[in-house]
Amino acid sequence: MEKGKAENVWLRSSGGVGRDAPPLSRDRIVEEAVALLDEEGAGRLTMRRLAERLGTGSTTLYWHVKTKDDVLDLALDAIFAEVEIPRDRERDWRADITALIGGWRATLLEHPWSAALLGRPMLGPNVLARSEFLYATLLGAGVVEPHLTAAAYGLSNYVIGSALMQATWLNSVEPAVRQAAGEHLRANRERYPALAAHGPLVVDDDWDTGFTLGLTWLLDGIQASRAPST
Amino acid sequence: MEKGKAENVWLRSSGGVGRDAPPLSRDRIVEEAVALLDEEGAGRLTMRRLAERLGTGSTTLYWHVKTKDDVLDLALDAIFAEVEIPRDRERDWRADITALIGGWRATLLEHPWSAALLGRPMLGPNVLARSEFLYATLLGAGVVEPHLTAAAYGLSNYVIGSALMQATWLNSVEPAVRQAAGEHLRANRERYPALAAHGPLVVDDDWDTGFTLGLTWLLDGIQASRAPST
DNA sequence: CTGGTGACCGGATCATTGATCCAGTGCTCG
DNA sequence: CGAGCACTGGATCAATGATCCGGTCACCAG
Repeated sequence: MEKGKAENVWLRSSGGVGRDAPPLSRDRIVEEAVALLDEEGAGRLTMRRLAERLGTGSTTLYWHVKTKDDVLDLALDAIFAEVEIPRDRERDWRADITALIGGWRATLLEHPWSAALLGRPMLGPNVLARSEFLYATLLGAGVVEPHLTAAAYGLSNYVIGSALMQATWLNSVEPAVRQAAGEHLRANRERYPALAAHGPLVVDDDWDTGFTLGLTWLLDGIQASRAPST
Repeated sequence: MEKGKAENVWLRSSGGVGRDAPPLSRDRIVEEAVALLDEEGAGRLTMRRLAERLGTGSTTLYWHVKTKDDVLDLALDAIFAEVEIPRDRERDWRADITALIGGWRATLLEHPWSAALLGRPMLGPNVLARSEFLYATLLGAGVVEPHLTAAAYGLSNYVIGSALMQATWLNSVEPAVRQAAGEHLRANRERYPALAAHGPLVVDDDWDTGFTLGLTWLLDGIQASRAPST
């Protein structure tokens, strides 16, 4: 057996397992966890599999991380680093927010497993930095309470909900189920006439334009809610 | 040991375990599952615990249900029965939709565990009936594609996102964590000035008004998106 | 050089859980 | 009365999160 780990000195001193095999740090664990999640989804992340990919024993992970949930929280925050924060603050606030929210959505969709994790408190530095930008931009646009909180929450909730639903149907569900669902709707078209005719699963949705439309509505509402003078 | 189950004839024939103890059906399993979820949360639902509450062995459940996920799917759809579908269709569509979405949100918040399950396809009859009403009402209001899909998705996603976030912070997270999070924000107020001053966890949020505001924005947008003639 | 100190690693092991095997048990219908 | 069917559950398996405890190795004081 002796697994894959080479028990040979030559291979360890300057090369080691894999390529360089950094000595295993929390960052490396999170990095590999994201890769594993991307490849196989949230359901297949186990500490053992993660450890195996890292070339170590599963026990070792617990020295760097307290629980599996820690890994998930760290992975979730890690992918938010991909969400670009608009630089030039001189542009109008709508463009800035649209860019932020768009990137937010794109990242969530690129890592479909993240949708399943949104039900946990997001307090990592990357998430907080994006929220900070959102609040700051809204403040700069002249949005004040109670519209400020409503706007920030509304936008966040909208992206989260959209990504959750789209990820559910596009990535988590096998095409067969999706097709069966559509047929089920058509078969019961007396009970669900509107759904059978226009519903999702039946119509070939264009998620992007739908998302953009809703976002525009929200932004319009936020814009109109500001003090009339602005 | 002989547990709690009374091995006495008198208690079984016309009374049985618990009160009436219907002979265990899929409905009764789901009913008890909802109760268990309500009391202890999604994380503590196991087939064994559920079986114990039903006074049976865990194995028996698998005769009525194929997997644990089935139980979750059934439970999720079951609570949607609580969402009232507006009757009198003569009122304006905004009132109808507001009522539906409001009830939807109320139900999700009354069963916080449901938020964690929103990432799975919802195809149960109760959910479909509510979606049907949503589509039908929008159609009746003169909303046409592509605004129709955008409106239906936007509204759904908004409720789902809102409920998910609120349930996360209000029910799933211990107050201590919430408080610590607020302090963490204030401690790093240089990095997160806007969040520390106006953010959630700092300001004492009023979830309801925030939700209503965002919903109004969406409805305004939908209303304006209809053909100008209407 | 040596002995120890502390960061880091992992095999063995435990408890929990979803799921299945198979031997019942009792009721109904022929 | 006996055969079959709906239904039940104890024993059991495999996977998993987590922990115990004994190792390994670099480094540093004496």
